[in-house]
Amino acid sequence: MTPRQDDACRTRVVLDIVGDKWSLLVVRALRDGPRRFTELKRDIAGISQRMLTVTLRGLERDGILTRTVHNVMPPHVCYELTPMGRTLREATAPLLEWSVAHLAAIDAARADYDSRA
Amino acid sequence: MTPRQDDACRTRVVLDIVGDKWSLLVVRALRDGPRRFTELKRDIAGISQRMLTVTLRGLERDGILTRTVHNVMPPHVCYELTPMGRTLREATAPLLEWSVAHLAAIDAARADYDSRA
DNA sequence: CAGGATCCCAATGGATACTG
DNA sequence: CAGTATCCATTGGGATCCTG
Repeated sequence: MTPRQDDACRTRVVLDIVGDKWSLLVVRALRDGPRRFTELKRDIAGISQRMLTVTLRGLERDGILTRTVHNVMPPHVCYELTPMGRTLREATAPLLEWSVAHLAAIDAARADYDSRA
Repeated sequence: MTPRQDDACRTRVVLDIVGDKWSLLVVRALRDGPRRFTELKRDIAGISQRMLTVTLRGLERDGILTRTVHNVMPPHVCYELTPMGRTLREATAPLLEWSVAHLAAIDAARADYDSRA
């Protein structure tokens, strides 16, 4: 009785969260607890200042993480997964493990495919 | 001893596969066995002919699915997950389940966030 | 330190028309 | 049926400069 079509539509919404270049890496970077802006920027290779900000805002809006500002000089801002964010992290863990496990096979498949053409 | 930074870098490659608008939905649409082009187009709401073709080619190149052409008139092309594709499907299943389970919470979080602004 | 603002280019992806 | 080809609007995202 589960309407597959509807599930696919609803899945769309979450793929719009997760299916971007950086969100999953940000969620992953927060897996061991709160992190500061600069720490995240350092931990996530290749992310620009702008995209880190944009991604963090989006995840905050979606209730995946919280942003806590401490009013001191210099500024101190902490990002931390919400309970829902932690469940997302758990749901994505298999995918990230899969990626590490199959990277070599994917490279081989690509080389094989490209050599045929 | 696991180098976290390296894992993140390698994860990048798979997010380039999975972190797009359609790939996960295509993989999902093939979960119950082979499907034809038109069937996929019908099952995946909102996908255009072009994006279905592009996505299928990419997944074929990555070794996630196979494309089988039967030389008959009219043409008959079947797409099917490879063994690796099936493991990907399994790895992404928790994420898709998460999406369905948390959609309402996400909507609420967004409404809440937007109302503050 | 943690961004905001702006500029700009490249890639994404939709619509449409055509075809073996 | 299962695409290919083309055009085009939108968006993603990097670089740079500025600030409380």
